Amino acid sequence: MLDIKFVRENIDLVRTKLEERGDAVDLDQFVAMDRRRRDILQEVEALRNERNNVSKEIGARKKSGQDSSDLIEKMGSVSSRIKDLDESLKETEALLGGLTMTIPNIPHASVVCGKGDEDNPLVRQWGGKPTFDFEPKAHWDIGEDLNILDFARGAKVTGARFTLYRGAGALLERALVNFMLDLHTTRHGYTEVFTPFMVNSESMTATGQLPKFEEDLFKITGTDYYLIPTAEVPVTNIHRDEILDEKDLPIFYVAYSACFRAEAGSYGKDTRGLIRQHQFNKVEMVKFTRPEESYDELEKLASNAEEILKRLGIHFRTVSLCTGDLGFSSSKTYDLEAWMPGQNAYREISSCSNFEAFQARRAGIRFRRREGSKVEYVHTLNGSGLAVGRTVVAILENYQQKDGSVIVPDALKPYMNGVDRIVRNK
RNA sequence: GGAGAGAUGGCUGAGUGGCCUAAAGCGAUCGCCUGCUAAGCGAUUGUACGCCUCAAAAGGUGUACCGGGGGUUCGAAUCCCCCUCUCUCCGCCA
Repeated sequence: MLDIKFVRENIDLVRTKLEERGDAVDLDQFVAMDRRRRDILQEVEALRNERNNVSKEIGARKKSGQDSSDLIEKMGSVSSRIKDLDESLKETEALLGGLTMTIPNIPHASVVCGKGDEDNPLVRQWGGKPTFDFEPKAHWDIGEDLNILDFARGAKVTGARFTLYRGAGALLERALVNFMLDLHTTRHGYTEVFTPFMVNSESMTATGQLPKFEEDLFKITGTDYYLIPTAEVPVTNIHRDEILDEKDLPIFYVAYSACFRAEAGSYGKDTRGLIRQHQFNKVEMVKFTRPEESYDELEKLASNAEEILKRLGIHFRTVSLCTGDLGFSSSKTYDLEAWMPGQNAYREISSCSNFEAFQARRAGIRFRRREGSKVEYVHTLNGSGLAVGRTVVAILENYQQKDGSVIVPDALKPYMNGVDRIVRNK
C-alpha cells in the first residue's frame, strides 16, 4: 500500500502515475474518506480526553468521601457519544482501508509508459538461438516420446494442468532445484529457507495477493489458509511486524517451494505442456534492503537469475516491464524470457521486482538506522531463480537431438547421477 | 480429537476496578567517576495515529496499544463472553 500521507499531499502526482498503469482508482473517494476519518478522530479523542480527566476526578472524590453523581451522569452521555463516534470511525476506516489495499504501487521513474507486453523495452540479451538440422519439437512431444512427462496420467490423477514426471524427467526437475539453490547460496550470498506451502490471509494481504486477487488462489476449505502461489509470500512474511537492525540489512533469502495457482481467466491459454500448471516448482530469491540500495539490489537480483540461464547455456533476453504490464505491488520489474525453439518463442522464466516500501508498509517490516532514530520501512524485492518447470521446458527444447534424445547441460551433470543424455527407457 | 496451564515493554517478571503516567531486575544508550578493564553512581528508554509550530529536521500536545475481538462500568492490564496462539499430559500419526 502507498503512504497515506504521501497520497494526501501529492494527490495529482499519484493520480497521474496510476493512470499510466491503466488502473482506474477512485482517489476522490479516498480523499473524502481520509478527511472524514480525521474529523471523527479529532472529536472522539477530545471526548476521550475529557472522560479520562473526569474519571480521575471521580476517583479522587470517592476516596475523600465526596459525592460525584453529577459527574457520573454527565460522563454517561459523553461515553455514549464516544460509542457512536467509534462506530462511524470503524466504518470509515474499513472503507478507507479497503480502498487503500486495492490501490496499486506507483511505477519507478525509469519505467517506460506503455499499454502491454508489446511495449516492454529490451534491456539486454545473452547467447543466441541454437540451430537445428531438423524440425525442433515442442517439449510436450519430447517429454512424451522419452516417457519422462506424462500429461494424461497427471490429468487422470488430478485434472487439467497437472503433470506426472517419470524417471529422468523427475530427476531433471530435482537436479535443477538443487543446482539453483546451491548456486544462490554458495555464490550469491543467499540464506536458504524452507517454508510452509500454506499461509494465512494476513500473510497473503501483506504481500498483495489479497484482497484483490483471491480468485487466483486455492483456498483450503474450512480454514483461513491458502496454498501459496509463490514462495515470495511466506518468505517475505518471515519478518512481518518486525523492526530489524540496520546492521542485519540487506537480508537475502532463497527458497524452493511448490507453487499453486488457480489460473482463473487463462482458459484456453497454454493448455499443452508444462508452461502453465496449477502446481509447479520454483526457486525464489527475496531481499530486504535499505531504501537507498534497493535499485542496485534489483540489478544484482536480475543478474543472479540470469546466471542460472548462462550456466545452463540457454539463450535469453531481459525486458523491463512497462507501466501497463507492471504487477500490482511492483515499482519496477525485469522479466527474463528464455528462448524456446520448440515453440519458436521467448517465454517468461523469471520475474524480478522491486516493491520499494509497498509490501513493507502492508506487512509492517521496518528497520532502525541507529539507537534513538526513527523507524523506517525496508524495501522488499523478489525474483524467480528460476521457475523450475519452465527451465525443464527450455532444456528439453534447446538440447534436443535429432534422434529424440536430450543432452544434459554440463552445469547440471553433477546433479544427474551420471545421466548425461536423456534417452527413452523401456 | 480430549484435559489442563498460560500470553504484560528489547528480555525476565510483578500487578485481581481509580495513587498504572505498568513495580523491580536485566539489557541498551548517554553522562560521571576511574592508569586500563570491571565495578559503582546518575539519566534516558516502545509503536501507531491525530492536531499545533514547521520548508524540513525536530519539538509540543492528545488518543490508543498489557495475544485478538466484543461486553459490563463514570472509569478495565485487572471483571464477563468469544477467538487465536504457545506449553504440558492423553489419544492418533509420517
